[in-house]
Amino acid sequence: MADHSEFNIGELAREFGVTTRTIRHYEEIGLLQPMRRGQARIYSPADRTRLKLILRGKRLGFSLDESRAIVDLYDPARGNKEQLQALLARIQQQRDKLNAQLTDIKQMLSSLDDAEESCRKALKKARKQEKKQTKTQANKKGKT
Amino acid sequence: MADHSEFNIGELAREFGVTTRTIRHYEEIGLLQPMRRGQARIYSPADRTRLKLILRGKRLGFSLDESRAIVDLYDPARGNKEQLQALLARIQQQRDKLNAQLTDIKQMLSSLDDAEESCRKALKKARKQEKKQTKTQANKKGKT
DNA sequence: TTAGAAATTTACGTTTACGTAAACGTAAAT
DNA sequence: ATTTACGTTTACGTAAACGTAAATTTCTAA
Repeated sequence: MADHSEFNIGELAREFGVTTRTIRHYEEIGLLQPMRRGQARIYSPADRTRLKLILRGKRLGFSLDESRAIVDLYDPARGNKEQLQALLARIQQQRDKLNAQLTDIKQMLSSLDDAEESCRKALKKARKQEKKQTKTQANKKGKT
Repeated sequence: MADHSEFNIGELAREFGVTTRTIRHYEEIGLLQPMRRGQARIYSPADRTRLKLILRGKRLGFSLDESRAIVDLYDPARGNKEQLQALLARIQQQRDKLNAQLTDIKQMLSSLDDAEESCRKALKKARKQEKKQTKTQANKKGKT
């Protein structure tokens, strides 16, 4: 059951937090090609890794077609010299894209710092206002 | 025209590499609310910034609804203490998500390094094979 | 002032990435 | 033997994010 030499669809779905429908969908479009035992799909550790890569791509906003291309970078149909050169180029393109995302993320994180700061300032003001209110109310009570 | 105090839809579309349809779509779902001069849409620098933030979110794979939430982080309806606290929490959540993406990207970049290395090795082999071929052909020519 | 470029609205179409329902097979436990 | 908990195929549905076409108006430069 848990020997980790093979997996069934439910195990993978649970592990990665997706539905079985999702995994079957990836098979429909040729992203996964598990073995069969009778009707049932049997996933190898390599299949599991492919799925993991696809889902990582998803988290970064890649389409399934882009993810397919990415997976192919790691597990290419090793061909002739021209194909290897082309592969190198695609690897570099992918790197460029990821580095662009890095830039975007860093900018966003820095903006978040600003947002947090101005938020904290607003909170301090709000607290001050609150104290004033409390004092006023205390006075009122005193007068009562 | 280019005084940068206002923009029309075509200028923004060109600047950010999207179609006017896209920008109008963002208006349809309430992400942008440009002024009107007659029928024509007039975008302020603030509108332009919003658009820039939305598109940055898109590049990172966020849905338009997520992008809306992100933009609201920077430009919130400054409310009471509870709302400010909630805002702080959302800011932190967003930070967490971005940091998770950072991890994914770093892992991908490292995998790309591996892929490139194995690709370069394969290339060297291919070149060696080529040299052998060349020599053989040279021999053949010599024999001819 | 008139052609042409760029703007507008309306509305239906398309792609991606699954969701969902129906109808059924399989295997283990009771 | 039947319930339970998976699995399967088939096929239509759907939400998001625009694309695209048509018909119209509005600027702008010659």
